[in-house]
Amino acid sequence: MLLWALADVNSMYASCEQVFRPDLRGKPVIVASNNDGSIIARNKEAKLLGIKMGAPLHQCMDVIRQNRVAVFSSQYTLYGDMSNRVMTLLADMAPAHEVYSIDEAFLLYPNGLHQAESHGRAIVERIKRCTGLGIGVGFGPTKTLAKLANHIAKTSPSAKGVFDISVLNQLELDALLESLPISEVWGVGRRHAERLGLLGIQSVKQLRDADIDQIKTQFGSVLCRTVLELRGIVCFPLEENAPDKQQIMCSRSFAHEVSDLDVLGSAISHHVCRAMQKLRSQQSVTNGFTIMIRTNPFKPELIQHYGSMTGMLSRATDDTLVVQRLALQVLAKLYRKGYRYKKAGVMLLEVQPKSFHQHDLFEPIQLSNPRRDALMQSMDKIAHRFGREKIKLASELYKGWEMRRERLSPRYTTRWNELPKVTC
DNA sequence: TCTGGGGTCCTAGGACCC
DNA sequence: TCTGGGGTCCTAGGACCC
Repeated sequence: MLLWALADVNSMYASCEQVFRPDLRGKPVIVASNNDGSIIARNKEAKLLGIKMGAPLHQCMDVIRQNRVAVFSSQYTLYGDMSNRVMTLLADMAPAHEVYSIDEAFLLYPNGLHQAESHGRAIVERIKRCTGLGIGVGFGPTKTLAKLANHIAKTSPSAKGVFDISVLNQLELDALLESLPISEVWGVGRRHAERLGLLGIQSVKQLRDADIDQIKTQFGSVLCRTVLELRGIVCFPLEENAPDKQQIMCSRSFAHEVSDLDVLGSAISHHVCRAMQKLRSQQSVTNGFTIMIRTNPFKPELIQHYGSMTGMLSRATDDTLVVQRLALQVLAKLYRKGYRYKKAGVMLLEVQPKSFHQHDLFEPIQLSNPRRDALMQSMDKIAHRFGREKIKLASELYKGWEMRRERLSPRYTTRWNELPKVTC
C-alpha cells in the first residue's frame, strides 16, 4: 500500500543560523526578511516569547531586547546550501522524492513501509547527524494527509518529531481530525477557512465529510481535490522534476527611498541581470517583461505611485543586454520625478524553452547570435566562479538602492574566507 | 528610521468568432 | 409571449503555497 512522507526542517532559517552558532543553543533566534523588514523565521524559543511570523521587526524591538533574542538578516546563500545537503540525504532514503520547498520534501514509498515510524526516526537521526538540523516527518496515504501528519509530528509532544497517520483505526482517525482546525490543512488559507466557517465547517473531519459538489461549486476544483485527499484518494501526484518556471521575478525593497532615475535604473539593470541569469539556467527564453516601481505604501502621508509597464520583444531572447536596454527605456516612461520610490522589480513573461521558441513572422529567422551566446555564457561562468558582484553592467553601478542587512552572518559553507573558525 | 520575495493555478467575464 | 447557441482566447484578480 502506497505511503507518502513529508519531511521538513524545523524553523529552517533560524536553525541554519544556530548550527554555526553553538552559543545560541536553547536561546531565542529570529531571522528577518530582506531589508530587515519583517520576521520570517523564529525558533521554538522565539515563538514562546510570542513573536509573530510576519511582524515588522521594528515593532518587536522591546521583546527582542528584553529577552536577548538573536536577530539575523536572511542569508539565502547559506540556507540554499544547507537545503541542498538535506535534500540529497532525503533522496537517498526513499524510492522517490520531490523537493517541495527550501525546507520540505515529499518522499514516496510505492509499496509502503513495514515500520514507517522507525524509518522516520532513522531519517530524523541521519539529518541531525549529517547537517545539525532538526526535522519532522509525517506519514500518510496522500500528500495532504502526510502534511497533516507532519504537523502532528511537530506539535504533539508524544510524537517526538515523527507521526504516521495511516496506522490509526477509523475511530482514532475521526477523533484526531475532529480535533484539528481546517486552517491546518494544506490548501486551506485564511479566506477559505473563513468562508468554510460560515458554512459550519470548522474541523478537518467536517471538511473531509463535506458535500463534494458544494465544495466544488463554491470553492473550485483545487479545494475539491484537497477534500478527496483527506479521504485518502490521491489527487496530487509526485512531481519529481521541478517544471521550468513560467515567470521569473526579481525585485527588492531599498533601505532608503530613491528618487533618482539613474539609481532606479541601476536597480532595474541589476534585477534584469539576475532574472536573465535564472532564465538561462533553465535554458529558456523570454518574450517580454514587466517593470515595477513603487513608493512606500506604509507611508500614506506621502504621495503614492505604483507603476508597472510591460515591454514586449520582437523576438524571444535570453540576452541580458537586449532586455536591459529596453527595460531602461520602459523605466524612463514609467518614472515620475519627485516621488520617493521604495521598491523596484522586473518580471520576465512568456518564458518558454529555448529549443522551440516561436519566431516572429516579420523578422528574419535567426536561431541565435553565437557571439552573444558566448558572451552570456562567459558572464554566467564568471558570476558562478567569482561571485555575482565581480561582473556587472555599467548601468548597475549607481549606488543608493542597497538593501538593509545589518545582521548578516557569514556564508559559512560557500565561501572559503567565511568558513567557521574552529578553536582547538 | 523601520513592514520580503518569490511562485502556482483557477475562475469569471469580456471580446470576438461563426 | 417568445429575442440563438455554441465556441475560443485573453486578462485581471483572487486564492493558495513557501
